[in-house]
Amino acid sequence: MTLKNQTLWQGIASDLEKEIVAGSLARGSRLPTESMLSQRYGVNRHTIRKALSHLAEKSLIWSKRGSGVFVMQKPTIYSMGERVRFSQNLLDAGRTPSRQKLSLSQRLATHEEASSLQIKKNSKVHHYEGISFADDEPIALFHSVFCSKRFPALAEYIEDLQSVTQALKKCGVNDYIRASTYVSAVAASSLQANHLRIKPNDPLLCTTSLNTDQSGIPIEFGRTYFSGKHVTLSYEA
Amino acid sequence: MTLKNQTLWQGIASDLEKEIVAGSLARGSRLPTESMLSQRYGVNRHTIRKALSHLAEKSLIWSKRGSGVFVMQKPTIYSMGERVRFSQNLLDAGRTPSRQKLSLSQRLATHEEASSLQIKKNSKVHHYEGISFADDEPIALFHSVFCSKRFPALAEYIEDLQSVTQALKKCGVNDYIRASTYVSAVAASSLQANHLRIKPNDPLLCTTSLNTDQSGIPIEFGRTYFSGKHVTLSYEA
DNA sequence: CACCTATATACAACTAGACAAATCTTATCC
DNA sequence: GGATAAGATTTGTCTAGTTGTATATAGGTG
Repeated sequence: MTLKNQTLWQGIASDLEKEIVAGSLARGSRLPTESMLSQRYGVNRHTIRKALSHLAEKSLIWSKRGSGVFVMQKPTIYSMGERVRFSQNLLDAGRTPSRQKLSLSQRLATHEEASSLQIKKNSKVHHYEGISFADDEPIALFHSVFCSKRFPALAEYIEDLQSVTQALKKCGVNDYIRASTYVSAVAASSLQANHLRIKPNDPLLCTTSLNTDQSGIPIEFGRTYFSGKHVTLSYEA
Repeated sequence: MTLKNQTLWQGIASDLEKEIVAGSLARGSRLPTESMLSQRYGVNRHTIRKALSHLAEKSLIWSKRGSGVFVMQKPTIYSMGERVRFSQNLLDAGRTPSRQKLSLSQRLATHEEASSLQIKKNSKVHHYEGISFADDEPIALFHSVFCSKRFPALAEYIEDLQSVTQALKKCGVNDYIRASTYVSAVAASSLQANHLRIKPNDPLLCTTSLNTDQSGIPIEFGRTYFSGKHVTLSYEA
């Protein structure tokens, strides 16, 4: 329930997003008009439009001039709890986790990554990619990005420690929080299938997640593809 | 009134305060813009802002980004007891009550709501959300839920009558009783602050309450966030 | 030195109002 | 019934003005 310091449009965007996820705004249905929303939230229409355009970038809604704004048809989205830790989750389940690095490099952030991390377009990011194992069985492929400017030495720490959490600690981030998680189902590509030792087109759980520090500033943005055969995600309020 | 050794901003603050108290700046009216004030007093805009922020701390004014600075009304006392009736409370206190609907919709009950209302999980509920005013000054944000199955037509009644008490009467509930109230203090989110014309992180009184009918069956479950600056809750036997 | 006062500048966030473009609604005519 | 035209809604775009925040500079005071 505790909302962090954020701008009005961000608060409105996340509020509307919650309504969409909760189903109070059904898929395919029309949102209230911008004027009505600006009344409901007590802000100017432009502020509503900023929030809406943010949701549109995330492909949650689409708008049609003269007609209205509509909730997009999308695979089911589940909201997940705070403090998601891969290793912790597996330890809780009594299994031994490990990771294998596939690549660790720097590159320019994509549009999606930049907006999620709230950094400028074309900023440099660390790109970390690898495989997660449980009891030496590959269960997930992950890749995530971190702002290079904020964490200049992160790559070396990850290289040394083989743990994102530990590396972030060395960068001064003692705790981070799962700000948002989206889950969808996709089919495995042949490359993914090869890594996960499953067949192409087998179902994968694709989670797109954003971790922030305690003040709500984005730290890590990434996607993880879990082998549907091996993993069930759980969440609690 | 002899003027002591005081800084520029103190002099400006007390000058403006006099205008407010004297009534030449009426309650609810807008002050000149900061730029105009800085010209009038021949000082930098920041000096004006320091004076204004001092008046804001004393709850004499409130400001809205992009809009202006306004003179505030007086604080309210809200009494809590066995029968809590918003309108009657304020009328008793000599204030003019009003409400503004923010949203009125149906959705699935949360776990907390279902267990409080003693209905099944995933039951549908009416969700009513709005602002309470005293003399056109927002004093509280409220949202509450009612069992849709028990009160199918409640939403329309609320829409028409703009009163929960009256709407419930039309549904056959002539009287209801405050079964429990929990009060805590929380910090205002940016959205809440915007509605209540206060600043983010200003304190709110959060009351979680359950109303039942005379036989003790739950009817309404909701939360109300009172602006700490505008309201004092009073408990009397 | 640290701290307060005050100035100066720049930018971000939000409001306000106006208008255009696309769409929906409704009345009217045949 | 169906097509058309007029009017109201609704989103898209633009310009301007206001408050909020951050940074840098300088002088005075304890």
